[in-house]
Amino acid sequence: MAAPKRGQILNAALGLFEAKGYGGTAVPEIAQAAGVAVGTIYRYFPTKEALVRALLADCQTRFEADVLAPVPPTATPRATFRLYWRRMAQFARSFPVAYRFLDLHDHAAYRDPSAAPQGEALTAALRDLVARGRREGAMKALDPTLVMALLRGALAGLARHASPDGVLPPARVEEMEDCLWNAVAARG
Amino acid sequence: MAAPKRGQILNAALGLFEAKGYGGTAVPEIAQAAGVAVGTIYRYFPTKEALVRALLADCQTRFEADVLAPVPPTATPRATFRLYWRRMAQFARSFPVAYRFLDLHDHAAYRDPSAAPQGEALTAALRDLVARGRREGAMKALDPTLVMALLRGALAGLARHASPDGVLPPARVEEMEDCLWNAVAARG
Amino acid sequence: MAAPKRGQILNAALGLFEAKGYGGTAVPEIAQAAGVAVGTIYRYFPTKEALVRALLADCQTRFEADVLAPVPPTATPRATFRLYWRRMAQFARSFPVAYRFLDLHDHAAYRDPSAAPQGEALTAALRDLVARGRREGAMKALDPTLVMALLRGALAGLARHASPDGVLPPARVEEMEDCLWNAVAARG
Amino acid sequence: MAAPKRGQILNAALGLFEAKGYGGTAVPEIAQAAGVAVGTIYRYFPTKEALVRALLADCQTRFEADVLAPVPPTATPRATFRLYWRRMAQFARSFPVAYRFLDLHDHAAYRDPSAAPQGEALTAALRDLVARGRREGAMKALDPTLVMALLRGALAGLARHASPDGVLPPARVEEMEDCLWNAVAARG
DNA sequence: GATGAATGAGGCTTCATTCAT
DNA sequence: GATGAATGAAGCCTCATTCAT
Repeated sequence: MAAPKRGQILNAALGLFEAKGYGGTAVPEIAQAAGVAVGTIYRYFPTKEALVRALLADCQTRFEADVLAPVPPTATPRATFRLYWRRMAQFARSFPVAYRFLDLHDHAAYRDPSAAPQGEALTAALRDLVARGRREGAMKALDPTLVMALLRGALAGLARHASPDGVLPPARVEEMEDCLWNAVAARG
Repeated sequence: MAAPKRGQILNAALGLFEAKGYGGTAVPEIAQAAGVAVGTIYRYFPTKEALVRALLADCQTRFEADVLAPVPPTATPRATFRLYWRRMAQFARSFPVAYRFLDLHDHAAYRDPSAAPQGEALTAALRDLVARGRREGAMKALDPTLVMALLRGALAGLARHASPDGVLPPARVEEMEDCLWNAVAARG
Repeated sequence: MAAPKRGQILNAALGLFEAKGYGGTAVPEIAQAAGVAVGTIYRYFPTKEALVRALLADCQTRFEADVLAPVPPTATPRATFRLYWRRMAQFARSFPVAYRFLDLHDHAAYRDPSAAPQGEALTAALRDLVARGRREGAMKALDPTLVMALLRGALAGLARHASPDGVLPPARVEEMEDCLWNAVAARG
Repeated sequence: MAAPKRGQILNAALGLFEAKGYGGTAVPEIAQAAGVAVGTIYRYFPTKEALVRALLADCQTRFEADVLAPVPPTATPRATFRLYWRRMAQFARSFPVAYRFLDLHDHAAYRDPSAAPQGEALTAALRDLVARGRREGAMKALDPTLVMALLRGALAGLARHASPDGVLPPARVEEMEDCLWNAVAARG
């Protein structure tokens, strides 16, 4: 199995970055939380910045992997839409720290400019969904980036503005899903 | 009129915080950008943190003031909804730096925990809107925080995921408004 | 008068670098010896390396200025040669720390590669001396760099190999001068 | 024969110390250059400092051994003097790295204070040479340490101030030898 | 004997804050 | 009120050394 210390470090860093921000977290703090020596961190990451970047990439990858898991081929656009939304919400509920880290922090500051713009894959999936939904008369003709903005924005908004203690209330998640579908559905 | 240096300092700080983050901006840097001496900053703000907080409060206040400007009493719920959305988008387009700063930092570690949770006033306004919309059969019965989440989330999503160069495209803004109304409207 | 702290810092650094080497001297140590705070050093020198470089340049400049002070126009080549040598030795005796620092560090890895190769001016002066000495039949036709190597080398050798406690014994200095003139004089 | 790794380590260390200085060279770097693991170095040398010291001793020993190889008993003082000088220059040309390491680096910092002062044996040889040269009327009555200073200093001066690319030009070496003999010879 | 991952003291440097002018 | 030189705590990172394999 891969070096376990690397994982410990990433884990500890995630928790601290989410709680106190990148600039507010000292490397020795991470080391202590991870149960390793300071120097050990530098065996795995050349730089504090490289560490956040790796973390960011990790979280994004996992988020996309979760959301874009295979969809039953028989699923209607309506069902597919709901699936995507629920998976996004599920991720946010299962890994609240990782989700908030992804959503809330000022990643621009340490984002690798050469990295692929985040959400590429999700946008592509939405493009397919919209195309098919439209062909079948179920959805409006919307730009996929707008749908993306709507979904991610609504989830983030929920997490920020409608979650006591940062926990997404399942009822709200379902209520929101209903609203969102109406937002993109072809008007009956 | 109030000391002009205070404004210069807040302005310079806003630009730098947005561009480089709070932790990435040094106080002397702010002083230079503001055209004042370092010590002067400490005449107006006891602490760097107090400076961000003041900035944050400023931006929030201005945002809410803009959005919650008087609404014609004759406006229908539909028109009021549109007005709110357009004003939010207008703020984001007029003061992109302030808007991004708000979006990225409103959750941040250095927020005053005792401060009133942001968006209080806007939530109240939405509560009224929903109540009236519902009475008139135009809107669904939704929790106002959910509507808040939807509006702010969608705007942030648009700014993040659908804005080349960070500029909100007016067409997208209108397209989104249409979607959002469908999200909250009573089904015909 | 110029910032006195700069001088204090250079002085303290000179003593420590000479005694313990560049790598063996910590910046806080320099600060303490100079009677200033660590941060103050960085107001005057952007880097520890910039500090050595400034020090090196300072010492070199002073050394050359001392040695190349005006020579009486009536001085014979013999007298001029003696004058140069005595001034070099005088510098080494008056500023032993600076002299040893120069001797040990002029080649060091942290020298500014773009800096003028040291000894430029002294070599030029020796070129003139040799030319005139030769015209007057007093000196051999030698390459000035060789004379330079001989003078500087002999002085350094004296300081290293023939100085109890690092103090140049005046008798040895004079004895050496006699030898050196024989080394370069035209054979009678 | 002795462990070959020891030699590899010393060799690698010599090259790196000469190029980057003692303080500028990391032990893992030496290990890599030597093709051994870090820990291995500590099998042969208890400490980084012990390593330099061993290196220094090695180089000095070899230098003295080369220079003080047997001299034909029939050799005149003139011939002996020339032999010593040529051997010194030969060493500097054959092992430029070792020579520069010996000459240029700030060994005082890590020199074993209890070690015999370097050059003991060479000084003794020069004492004999001077004594005999004087008896035979060929040389002046000079302190042997002065002769030592003159020879080593002149060679170092040549290497530093008259060697393009650090290579001693044979012509200069011979020219210098002539000068040096005049410096110490009894005046005819 | 050899290895190299792990350690943590300590080095260089930054930067929020103070205070004498 | 304004200034900016000075401060020193604290941050990031390096590297000599150890030790389990």
